[in-house]
Amino acid sequence: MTSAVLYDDVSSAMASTPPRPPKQPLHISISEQLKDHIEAGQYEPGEKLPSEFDLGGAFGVSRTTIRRAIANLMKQGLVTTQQGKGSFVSDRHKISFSMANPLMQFDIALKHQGYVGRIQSLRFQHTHPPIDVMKKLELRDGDPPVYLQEKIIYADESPIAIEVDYFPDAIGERLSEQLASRFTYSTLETQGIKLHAAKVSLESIPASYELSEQLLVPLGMPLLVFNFVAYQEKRIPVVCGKVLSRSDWTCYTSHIEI
Amino acid sequence: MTSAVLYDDVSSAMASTPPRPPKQPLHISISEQLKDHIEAGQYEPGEKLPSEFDLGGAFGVSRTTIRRAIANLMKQGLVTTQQGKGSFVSDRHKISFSMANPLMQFDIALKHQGYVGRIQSLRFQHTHPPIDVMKKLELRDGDPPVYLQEKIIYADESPIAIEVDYFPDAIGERLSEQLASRFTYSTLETQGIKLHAAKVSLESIPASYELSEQLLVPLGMPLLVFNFVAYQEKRIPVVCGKVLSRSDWTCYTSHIEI
DNA sequence: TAGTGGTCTAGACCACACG
DNA sequence: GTGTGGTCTAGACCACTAC
Repeated sequence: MTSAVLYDDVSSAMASTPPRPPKQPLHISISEQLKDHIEAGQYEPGEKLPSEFDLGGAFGVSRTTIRRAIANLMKQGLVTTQQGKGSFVSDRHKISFSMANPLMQFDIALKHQGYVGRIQSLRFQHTHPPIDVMKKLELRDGDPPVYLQEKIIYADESPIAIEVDYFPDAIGERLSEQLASRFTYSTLETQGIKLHAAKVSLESIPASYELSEQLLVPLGMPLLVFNFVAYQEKRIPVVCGKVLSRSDWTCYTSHIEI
Repeated sequence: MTSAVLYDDVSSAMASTPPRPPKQPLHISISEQLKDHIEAGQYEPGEKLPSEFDLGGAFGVSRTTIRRAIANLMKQGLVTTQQGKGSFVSDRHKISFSMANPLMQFDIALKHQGYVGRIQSLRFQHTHPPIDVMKKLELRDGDPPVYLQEKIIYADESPIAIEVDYFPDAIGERLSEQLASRFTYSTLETQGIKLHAAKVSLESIPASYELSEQLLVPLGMPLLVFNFVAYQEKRIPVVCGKVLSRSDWTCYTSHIEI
């Protein structure tokens, strides 16, 4: 009884939204109301929401249900939470990368858009690649192993992407020193390796637990996956790999002539 | 005590994975163990997991914690749940679309990959567009309103994408009949409108509540967003809009010559 | 009818941030 | 220490599926 009255009071006090169909679960109804408030600008980007305890009181529901509503908003990228501090409305504008320059002058694009780009090498190994990489680099069973490099790309101290590259033996050998600290494209450039063509694809996946820890995002947050194989002249593969980037920070653009 | 013993017993019985660092929350530890089992093929795609009750017993935790672990797997797109039936390991391979044909012969790509493509019109309106659309179509304040069309794209009865298109007044008028039932590209083609260039961008967003209901995905599931402006000769904008597609069904590919 | 997942409650304890 | 979010429990009731 009391809670029903409270709920009605609050819902009219908090929002002038029309009542939603009652078939919706409570946590959805609440997260949608909060979403409306956020999008109406009643909470500014960066602003703190009321505490879970207070929201529970305001909506007349248990803290568990409020937590679920806030989890809904997190899944949609609308809020973030910080233990001991509170829940905050998300902000942020996207950095765009051109698909036309594959292997991509990430560093240049970052600088142009006002960020300091930096990479941190996670692994650099001489190993036997999985079959799909063998195929992309056009290698045969007897060929020597490839160089694998894995690194994190930072924009202003925020990790925004993980890049995994595979280089054929001959090329990786020449680059091993530079690859550890420089962006892939600029490394190739200083070695006089010019790219002539590329096959690329873009998809999106939810962050696994491991990726969510490396990129500091919630489990399941969308990541953009940029897959590429780059060729030098005569269609010789130079490098293949993928860039997994935070979708809240990045997008890819292209101009097409038909 | 008891639960700790049970947990150890089960974890050695269920998995031979090395013990994970104890700082991890229980629900993460459990979902990661289940993930390992799934990826090791101990549960086939489509196979049913044990019930939440049984898993709770097996791991020695409450049903709530098991539900949270399963929610983690859902966020990662690894399992789906069906009320009254159970939890099932996900399957599925992706349909790829070429970025080179913007506005894109979705229907042709679908047919080539063995699916029956179909669209369902949600809206067709003559309205005043938001400013970003005005800009993309190069319209001025005094210009007549545009045609807005919104539709769902199906592959074999599964909704895989939502397309939102804006057409300039002159063009929308000619197309209104066909647009309701046909794919955009094929409609333009039959009207003799040839596309000469396009600006496109790709990003990814988590599904909002509304989108999650339209595309039958869980809240927050990654969606690919393909934004486009297409031009006919003389750089005249013909249409702009976006395609929001299920990332578990779709990816975009392109060949690039540098 | 029995089994399953979906929602919600009430309450406990922990870990972190801030004054 | 107080307040905040993070984790976990035990148990209730509902809605859907299958037999």
